[in-house]
Amino acid sequence: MGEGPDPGQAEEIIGRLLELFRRMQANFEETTAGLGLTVAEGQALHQLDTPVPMRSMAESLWCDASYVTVLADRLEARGLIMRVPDPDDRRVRRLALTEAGRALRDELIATVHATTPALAGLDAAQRAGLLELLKVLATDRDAPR
Amino acid sequence: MGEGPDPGQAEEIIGRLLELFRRMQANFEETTAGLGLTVAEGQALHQLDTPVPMRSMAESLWCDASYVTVLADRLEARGLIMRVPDPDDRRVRRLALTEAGRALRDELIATVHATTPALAGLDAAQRAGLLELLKVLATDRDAPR
DNA sequence: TATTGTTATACTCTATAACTATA
DNA sequence: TATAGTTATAGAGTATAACAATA
Repeated sequence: MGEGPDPGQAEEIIGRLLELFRRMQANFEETTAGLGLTVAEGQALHQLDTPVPMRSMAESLWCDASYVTVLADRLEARGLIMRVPDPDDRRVRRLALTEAGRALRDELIATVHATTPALAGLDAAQRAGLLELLKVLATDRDAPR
Repeated sequence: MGEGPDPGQAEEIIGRLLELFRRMQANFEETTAGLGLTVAEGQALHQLDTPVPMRSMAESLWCDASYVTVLADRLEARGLIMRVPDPDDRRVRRLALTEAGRALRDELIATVHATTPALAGLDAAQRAGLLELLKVLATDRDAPR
């Protein structure tokens, strides 16, 4: 009789993850709100180190493409991003930071780094271990609806 | 001159955590939808191992009391819970599972355990490592608004 | 024919404010 | 006066469907 997966362990992991994410969400919401952004706008900005096709953004955010249009409209209206054409495929539009957008992104990331509960209590080795786990979890991804 | 924390690594960790969070939310949404529940209804059901005053439920879910009324109305209409009076304080109503509600809660929990992205791709050793990290991260918590 | 992005629309979640009943 | 719960309402987030342009 081999031992199956430990249900008690799984339940504890899920419970702790849900609590951690609740804390992260609250923290991130507070940070973005302080910068005049919604959570989704903040996440989009975080993705934009380099220009990103809108379709890719939808996959990163696990949301519908039409919602990326909404987010892009708002960020563009505030002068934080621009829609730039893709040289290879004329259907594609990439989202790219403006100067102001870059500055706000830097501020966002600095604040998140300083306050996010998922990093505060970890030393270098633990951070490396966490990153390894997150890479494993990123592999088997279904497509967002 | 000691090396400070690695900003690039921290940025990657945060990005992956944010994405994982979105995926877990999407997965939980799919699971609850398959049972005819919204996310909040599923969370409420998860809380109801034993009867809970509506005010306490609002604190657990980090939401306004008026929304608990909405949730309770829907769950009660489906025969999953009942409002039971509190013997000590006639203002208080406790939410308690019915037989059907208990069955659905069991099914919900089993499905979440089987499908949540934070567990699906990990072997036993990785789960143990994740749990260790989560324990480190479980530090001081703020109270909900 | 399939895919990227947009528009218009509608639905769902959730909070705020005013109210009743009880403490 | 303060607290538990309810009602009505409004705002924000997000998806769906139909569409245009391009592949």
